[in-house]
Amino acid sequence: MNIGEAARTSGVSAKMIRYYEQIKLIDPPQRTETSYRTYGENDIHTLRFIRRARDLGFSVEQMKTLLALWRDRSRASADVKAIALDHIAQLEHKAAAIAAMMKTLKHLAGHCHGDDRPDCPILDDFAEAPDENSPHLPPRFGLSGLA
Amino acid sequence: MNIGEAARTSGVSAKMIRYYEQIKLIDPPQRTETSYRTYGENDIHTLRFIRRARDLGFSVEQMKTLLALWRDRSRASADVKAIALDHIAQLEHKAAAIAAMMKTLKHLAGHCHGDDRPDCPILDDFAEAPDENSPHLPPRFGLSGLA
DNA sequence: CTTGACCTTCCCATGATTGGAAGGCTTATC
DNA sequence: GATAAGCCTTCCAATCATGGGAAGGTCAAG
Repeated sequence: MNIGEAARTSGVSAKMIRYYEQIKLIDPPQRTETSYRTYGENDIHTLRFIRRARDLGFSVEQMKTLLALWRDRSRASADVKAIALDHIAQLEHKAAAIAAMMKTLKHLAGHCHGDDRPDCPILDDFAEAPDENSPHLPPRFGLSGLA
Repeated sequence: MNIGEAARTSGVSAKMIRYYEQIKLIDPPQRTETSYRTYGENDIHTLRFIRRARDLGFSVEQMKTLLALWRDRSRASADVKAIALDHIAQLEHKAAAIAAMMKTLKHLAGHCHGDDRPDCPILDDFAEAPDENSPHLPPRFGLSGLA
């Protein structure tokens, strides 16, 4: 099976398959005489595993560990669970940050009449809030990419 | 006030101030004879506005529009509100995606005994779920950066 | 005049992903 | 056998917001 078909059957784009190979998340597959990559059952299985993990928000680094554990028949399930719990904690952190933003924004939007007049509590807040209570943390405290 | 002090008083790093200038989010400030940037009251005010908007998750593009509306004394508050509501919708979308991931992960983790044995429902799910019900959407459907 | 703390510009890295260009291969059709 | 469509290959660039660092100029205090 060439890379296009592998992409279709695994749900991972050809671009990403090549990328995952490059960063050594997956092993280089066999090649035809003319340098075409060929994928077999096992490869597709692995790609599907990756696709599933990625859809659940795991990073490439986490997936590397998960794949290693998957292949290690003598792994301890505790190791897998620890990664999952850690990831859940990260997601919770992000969810909390988003919830906080939404709370503020909904409050502000709720007080903005939203008509032709220029008067706007949202802009007023942006302009006036000197940000006293939330001291200057490192920007976005790990929330990059959420906007 | 030079860029370091402006960074300290506005909560926006010097690096980012220069970047915002480069991408024309803010106007080039005055310079001393020796090319040092100097910032005044208005500039700090603008930087604080940006800091506040950024903390609420607005993208640079959205901030461009918000700044333009802020400076336009004849703006319609509806225009501001529309941006805010749009952003809230985006945040809600992300929150929903995160909640869905967490739900699945918590379920899987809850069924993993997490001890020395290799048996692990988490890995089993990753390996077996052929992803039938959720058809192949464009990867992460706009969730890049959440991992 | 030296030292240290600033400032300047420029380039590079991040993470996951997409896009495209330039060129080779395969397959089906004429 | 030629041709065209549709694959494949590698390489390079862009995204978004941010940080890191080098090489060199400047400023204030000792």
